[in-house]
Amino acid sequence: MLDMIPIHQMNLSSIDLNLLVALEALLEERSVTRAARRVGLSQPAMSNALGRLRALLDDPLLQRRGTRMELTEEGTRLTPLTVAALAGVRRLLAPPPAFDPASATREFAIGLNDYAEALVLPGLLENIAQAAPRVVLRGYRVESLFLPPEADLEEGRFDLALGFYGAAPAPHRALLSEVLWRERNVCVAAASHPRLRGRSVTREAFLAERHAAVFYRRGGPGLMDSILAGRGQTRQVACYTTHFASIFPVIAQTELVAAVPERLARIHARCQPIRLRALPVSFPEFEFAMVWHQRRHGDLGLAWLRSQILERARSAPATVPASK
DNA sequence: TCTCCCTGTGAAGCATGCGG
DNA sequence: CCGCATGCTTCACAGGGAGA
Repeated sequence: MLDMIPIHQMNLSSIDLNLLVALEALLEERSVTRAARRVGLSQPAMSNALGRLRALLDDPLLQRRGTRMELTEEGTRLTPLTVAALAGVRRLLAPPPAFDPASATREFAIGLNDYAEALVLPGLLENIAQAAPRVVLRGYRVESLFLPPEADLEEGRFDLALGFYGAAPAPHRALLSEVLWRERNVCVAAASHPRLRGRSVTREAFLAERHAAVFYRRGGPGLMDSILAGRGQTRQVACYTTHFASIFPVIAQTELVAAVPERLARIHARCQPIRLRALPVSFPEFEFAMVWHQRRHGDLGLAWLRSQILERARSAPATVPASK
């Protein structure tokens, strides 16, 4: 029985939570009758609960003084602790508070690359400025274009990550994802490039040029080089940059060419003297997706942020036809 | 299905204070 | 001092859930 078990050795699974509710009522009402009325028990039932609590806690808790019941020293000590503990339980069991964008003051940590920054942030920030003026987005650079930052999502450093992660990152079962759009690479070169003048470029001409490429990892061949090598082809890369953003001025001011995501190239073509052409080598399309940890799926604030990203993605013009 | 245990209810008993 | 009111405890019994 519980009354034989020292409190510090107590197994919580053997304790009826309702007993704590009775304890709270008894300590606050200082009357078995009023406590019973408050909790919805009969007076003898509450008296019985008090008896069990006395045995459990090894203290009378309430002592009769004439017509009144007075708290013992232990009862006085337990009152705020019991109230606080039950408040915690009530918070635990209460439905999560709704997320109100208009009044929310919250910061979202997003892992992303500069492709995602350029394509997602402007429209998303426009939405946030109108609907959630006190919400802050904090972007963190990710280490890979194609592998979601699982550890950062798992350990809560990122609320969300954006990248070419595809629909269902198979090795990352704890992650959930939603594809925002499909993306393909195009060939970009300076508008004044001396050798690339027509509306299209042949594979031979493309491979004969010197290239600039974005490379996130350190060392080893890039994805394009690996694919070309698999077909017995090569290209000469003169420059690897660490960001997509820096490759466009390089292309505009040199005779280098590059294979870059079409959506990003179209944005930069508005302000850089560069020209887009269809990529003359077969290269896979990528699914640009947002990824989050399944543990955070019930986070209403995060769900709101995802809905805003999805809304902007759906309303963005589709510049890339569906893959064949 | 049966048994045991826990917890609830109702009734009775007991303790205490108050007023006549 | 006695009767009454109030409130707590104890007892008997019933109902429900868990385990064999």
